[in-house]
Amino acid sequence: MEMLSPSSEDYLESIFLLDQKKNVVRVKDISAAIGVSMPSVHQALSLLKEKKLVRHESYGYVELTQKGKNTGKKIYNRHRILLKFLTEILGVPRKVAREEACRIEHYISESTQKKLANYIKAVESCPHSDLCRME
Amino acid sequence: MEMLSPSSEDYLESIFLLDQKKNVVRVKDISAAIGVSMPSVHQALSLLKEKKLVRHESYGYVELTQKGKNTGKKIYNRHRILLKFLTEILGVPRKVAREEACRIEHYISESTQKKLANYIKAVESCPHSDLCRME
DNA sequence: TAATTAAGTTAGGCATAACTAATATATGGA
DNA sequence: TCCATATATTAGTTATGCCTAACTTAATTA
Repeated sequence: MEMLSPSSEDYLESIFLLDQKKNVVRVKDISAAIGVSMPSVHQALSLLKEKKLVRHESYGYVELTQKGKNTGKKIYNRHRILLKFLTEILGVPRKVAREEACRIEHYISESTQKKLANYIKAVESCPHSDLCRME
Repeated sequence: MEMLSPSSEDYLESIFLLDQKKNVVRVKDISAAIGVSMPSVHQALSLLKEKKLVRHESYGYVELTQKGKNTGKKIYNRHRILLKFLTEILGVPRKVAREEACRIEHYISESTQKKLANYIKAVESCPHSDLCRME
């Protein structure tokens, strides 16, 4: 399991999400989703290609390999857990929470992610959680 | 209130902590604390100097301005709150928690930081918190 | 089907933040 | 006091990740 830079993780996550929404994913879609230029996407894709996370022929569509799908899903899960924590437990407004989740998601370990997920589950099923929650 | 890069925040925080532990702070101390070369520290200091956060004459000690102290303290508080959450609420091992707090601390907003602090306080004073906590 | 437009690629440049090697300054011990 | 060593600085390099401008390919439509 090689390390991906925060930037690469963002690209992969974005491709993963686009792949679920659309039939085909293009450089332009990624560029629009992340808010960077097409050349930047292009450059990022060559990195992801090297790591066998995406397939991409010149002037063609962008496709995830199985490995890319797995990794993309993992990154997205991290995002979702953080988002859930920020919105549902801390009460951070959705928009802010999304932004912060995007930035933080690159920096938490798998084990901490699991602990956070378990914690959220526990709070959700705790009969007293409402009594003890502020905000 | 200008924006500091994650890297600049690390330097400032480190100087803030060294300043509390030692009489004087030197380039070498910062270098050792952060684990980068002295030229890197030097370069970082010139940025912090530009922003009026530190004073530093050639071959002299490094000193925080009042503004630097305030900002450094703010950054360190962010760190402490995250660390507390990770260790006391999630049960992340101290060593891992420290590392993760260092990385995450650059990416949470002041408002989220406050919400997190309040949440921790609420959990601490909640009589049922233990019942509902896992792990 | 040829021309226009949209999409993608290549080339080159800039900023940040790290590094090593070389040089300069300061300081403590002989 | 002078030299050796510790500390600091300067210069130059590297890697990442973004950008714009210019060019190429593909697709659409007149």
